[in-house]
Amino acid sequence: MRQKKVSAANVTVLERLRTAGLRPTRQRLALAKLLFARGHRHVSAEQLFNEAKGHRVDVSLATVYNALHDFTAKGLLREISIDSSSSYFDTNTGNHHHFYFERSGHLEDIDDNQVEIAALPEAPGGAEISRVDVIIRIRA
Amino acid sequence: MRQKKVSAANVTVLERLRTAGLRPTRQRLALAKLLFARGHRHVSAEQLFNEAKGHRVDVSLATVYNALHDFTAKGLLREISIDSSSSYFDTNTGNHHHFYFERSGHLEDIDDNQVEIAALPEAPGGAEISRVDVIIRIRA
DNA sequence: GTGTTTGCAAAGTGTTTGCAATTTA
DNA sequence: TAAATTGCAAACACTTTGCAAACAC
Repeated sequence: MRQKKVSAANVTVLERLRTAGLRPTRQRLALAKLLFARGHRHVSAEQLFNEAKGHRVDVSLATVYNALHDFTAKGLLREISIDSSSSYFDTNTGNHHHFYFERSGHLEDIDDNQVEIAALPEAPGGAEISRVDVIIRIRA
Repeated sequence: MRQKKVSAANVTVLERLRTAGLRPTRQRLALAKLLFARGHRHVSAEQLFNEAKGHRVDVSLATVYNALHDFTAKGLLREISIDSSSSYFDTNTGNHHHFYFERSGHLEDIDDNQVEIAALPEAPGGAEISRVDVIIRIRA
């Protein structure tokens, strides 16, 4: 039974990596499983590295960085840098915004349809807007 | 004449530091003059350090960091971290937003009244919103 | 086999710290 | 003189890099 679960998760994640054009190596599979197992998450490299260790996944920190960047490059993750001390990677790659809890550094997603922007300035020189990020800072 | 100009700028900046409760030391005065000389700016510590060197202002990098943080703590600057590689300090401390040019890393202010937010979610647990940052990312 | 990915340790950035010497009030 | 500030060099945290060994296809 446990066997079956793990195996099913493996297949899903494996397909996901393949589709993205990433070789499903043992390390990438394990990390992707941790990342995409359930719900949306915001993780730092260090966090994911420790989580992997906790799950007896043998992987080096450099590989975690590689994987996070590879995943990001292929659109499986989105990088966020609100706090300059370290980068966070968001498993939610769709349109959305963030609450940022200043005291704890914690991030929380805000669904796109909860924020309504009525007016925006033109981009200088008619340049293309890549996206609009709204960050609601919470002092507590 | 040149003498007079510099002196006048000195007085203004000096008052500004005193009012903020910061001792107007030679270094802080020089840095504040560079920062607040004209218009609003976004500077990194390294940038300001180099600018100071260019103006024959003898100051250490550590002091630049100290000054930037002290100025920020006293409300003379606002810290921005969009790009995780380094922090920027904004001489515009009023309500406003930013264009972020992804290619160059350049920042540009957007006046508060150019952005109109029609709907915002409630902060979780009714927490206090410290502020709302809107970042328009330009892919070019 | 061939090209990709990994792991390690070393190097790199940007930033902070400890502390003696200097400066300000 | 007392307290704040500076400068230096060392320490830091996070991230990237170079390269040989291991791996996927």
